[in-house]
Amino acid sequence: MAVDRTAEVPARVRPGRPRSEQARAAVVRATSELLHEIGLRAMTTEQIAARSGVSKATIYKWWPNKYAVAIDAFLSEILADSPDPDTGSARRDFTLLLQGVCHFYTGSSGQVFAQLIGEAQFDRDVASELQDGLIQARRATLRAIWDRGVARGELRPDVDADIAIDLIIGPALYRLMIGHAGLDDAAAATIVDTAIRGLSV
Amino acid sequence: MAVDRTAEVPARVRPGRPRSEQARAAVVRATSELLHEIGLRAMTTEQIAARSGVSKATIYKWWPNKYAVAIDAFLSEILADSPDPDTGSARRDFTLLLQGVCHFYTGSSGQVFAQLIGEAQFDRDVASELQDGLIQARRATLRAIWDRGVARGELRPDVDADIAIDLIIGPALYRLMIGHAGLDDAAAATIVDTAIRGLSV
Amino acid sequence: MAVDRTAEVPARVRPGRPRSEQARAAVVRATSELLHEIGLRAMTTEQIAARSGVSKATIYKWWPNKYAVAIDAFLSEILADSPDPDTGSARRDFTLLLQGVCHFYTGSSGQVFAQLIGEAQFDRDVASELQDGLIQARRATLRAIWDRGVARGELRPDVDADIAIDLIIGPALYRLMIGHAGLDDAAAATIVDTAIRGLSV
Amino acid sequence: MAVDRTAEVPARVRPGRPRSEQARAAVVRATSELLHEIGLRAMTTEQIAARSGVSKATIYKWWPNKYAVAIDAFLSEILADSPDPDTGSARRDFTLLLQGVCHFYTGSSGQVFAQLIGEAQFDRDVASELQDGLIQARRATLRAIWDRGVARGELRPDVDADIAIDLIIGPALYRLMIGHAGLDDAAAATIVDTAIRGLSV
DNA sequence: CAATAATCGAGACGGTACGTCTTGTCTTGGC
DNA sequence: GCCAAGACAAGACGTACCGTCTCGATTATTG
Repeated sequence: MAVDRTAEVPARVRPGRPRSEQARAAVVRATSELLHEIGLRAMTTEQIAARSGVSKATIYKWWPNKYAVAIDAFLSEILADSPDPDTGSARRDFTLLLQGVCHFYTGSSGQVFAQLIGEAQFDRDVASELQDGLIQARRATLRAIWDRGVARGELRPDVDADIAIDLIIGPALYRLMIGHAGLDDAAAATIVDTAIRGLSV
Repeated sequence: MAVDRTAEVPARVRPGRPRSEQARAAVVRATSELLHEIGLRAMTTEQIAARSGVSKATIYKWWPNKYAVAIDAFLSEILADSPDPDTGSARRDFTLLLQGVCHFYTGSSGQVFAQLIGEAQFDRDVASELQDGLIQARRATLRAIWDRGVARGELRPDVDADIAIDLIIGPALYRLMIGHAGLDDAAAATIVDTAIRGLSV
Repeated sequence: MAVDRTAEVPARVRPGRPRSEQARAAVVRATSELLHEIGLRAMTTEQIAARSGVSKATIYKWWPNKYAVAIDAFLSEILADSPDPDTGSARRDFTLLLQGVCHFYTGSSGQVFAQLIGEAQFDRDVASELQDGLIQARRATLRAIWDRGVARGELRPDVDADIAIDLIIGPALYRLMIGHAGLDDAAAATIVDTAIRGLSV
Repeated sequence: MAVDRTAEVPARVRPGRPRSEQARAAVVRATSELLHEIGLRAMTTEQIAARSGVSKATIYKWWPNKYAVAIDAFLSEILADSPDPDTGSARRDFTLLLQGVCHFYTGSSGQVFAQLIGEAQFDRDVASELQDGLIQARRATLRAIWDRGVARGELRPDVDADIAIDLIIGPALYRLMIGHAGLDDAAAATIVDTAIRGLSV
């Protein structure tokens, strides 16, 4: 999210004082803490500045607003998210992955994620950053599981992959956003089982 | 949503000037317009007051904040939402219902709905109002379709109804909130088909 | 300086909550104190708000910036400034008036006045407010003394009144702004004596 | 105004890269332009740096702040200011000098001068720099005219020289700072005439 | 000719005030 | 008692400028 002015010519040394990595890290760390403690909306830029020891001007220099900082902070703390299990069984892969997602959803970061998705409804930038930074990666993993399952003959080759992925992930996100039902391991397993087996007799 | 102070003693005539129904209606109408024109977040209480000709004090007297007004306005404009088709086929019922939901999602009100769900991530009251005013009604309709299908032997009796409903609705809401794929009639039909038939060969 | 929306129709009662006189007075009082304690430049709007208990928004509603507040506060504390002595002698009148002005200049308010004149060099509004609120009144008093002196035959009728007034007041303001020499009673008397008698033998 | 670290040991050659005279001149020139174009207050250090091509760090190395630079720039452009006319008549000398001062006041540099005097009300350093760099020189010239006039018997030896000078210069500065009346040649002549002849009949 | 020392341009940074905006409460007089 | 008008306190927002700092590059004297 932060502007990366060195991206174009990474090898060339740019003139002037370089950006302080320490300041960047302090901002991200402070933001992470605040997100978990008081949430996205209650968190203010001033609080980030105060807790990180980085001035507001510097924060606004590198991020357009607190939501951009929040996304950076959020993404940096879920780097090792949803690894591809690849057990040899699509059903088991889907189950393990969705259980991981549900753990994430029900944990402290899940609240933050839900709030970011919520904020994305009002802010196109937040939406696209979330897309690029998290959604696509997760869908790619699911896509890999799907393709392997099709190749192994476990899954229907005539089903659109996007529909299949939505059938796995959709119910979980629905429960996260609406909160009408739980998201434990059993629920995750049941969702996968039912999606794979189908609703009809 | 609005506080109803006359509800307790409906027969008894209360002293003083009664609440102006005209004012209530004007507020709701103005809010509806604003929701579609500029969205939930950009809309301010002051704008509602200005457009409706109702003072801010009166608005705050009957609603706790602009989100409560928004929910009232939103619910009042989608009264005849998602009627139970009851065609005799669960698959056809699900398809028709989901297509209706998708029409709603992709229309102007869909944006408002997504924003309300978004706001619900930050405000417990918004969440519960949405639950009571819309989510439960829609789930009840789906539940009726499900129960009839099970009774007719079309659907698996061993599947939890909540899971089944989430499998139908979840993918649609997922697409609404994330926006990575479309929500046309064909997509709705495919979602229902795939959920009913299952992903495995 | 403050916007006076009732000025047009003072008798007519305007709708809505009337402006709080208490808030206005608290702002003016707090500003007066701050002007004397830390000066015009160091004083911040936030400090005025904090000390007066009036919110920043309210201050900005009635005054365009802190300089406008400062002028209001300054003028309100020097209302009974420079009364016309009218002793029957122009020389004595001028001396008494200029001594009063010098007392004012050398006192705590004199610093504030000098700073306002200083600020007027950067802000046309401050300049015109000072003109209207103070300079003109003082010049009018001097003009009255001058006219009486001319009528009594004490002063030269062929001298332009503005030049005469500038010859009395100019040296005092010069000393206030540049600070190269004192402004005690003796200095005031000497300035008047010399201006009246002239420099030539 | 600029810090001169070589002044102590002018003969001794100091090691290291010497100060760039080119940079100094560019800063002064850029500052002069900015003073006339946008004024003392609106001018920022950043603008001086950008226009001169000299870095902010270098500017702050040699001057404590933008006001010090402004005084340097201002003084450097009015070097040949107010030469002593010495015509043999004090009245004529005073008139010529004051007309020169009024030309200066009404010109573009006069605005800058007024702003510097204005700023001096808030900043003791600006005040003393102006004193030393301009005020004293001008008063010295006036003092010379005065002393010659007294020696020639044209002027009253019993009048304090400072009072006399203030009587000549004060009205002009008063008009510059307050702006209530013009400062053309006729006004300058009238001020001198009236001061010399006196106000009384 | 290398080592040393001071300068310079570029630009990031902490601090701080600014003036704006929105929220929800309150205070009038009119109905 | 309800209502329109609108003043008010609280406090977050994003911008601007100040003066300091940290880089690498440059330019002089000294050994």
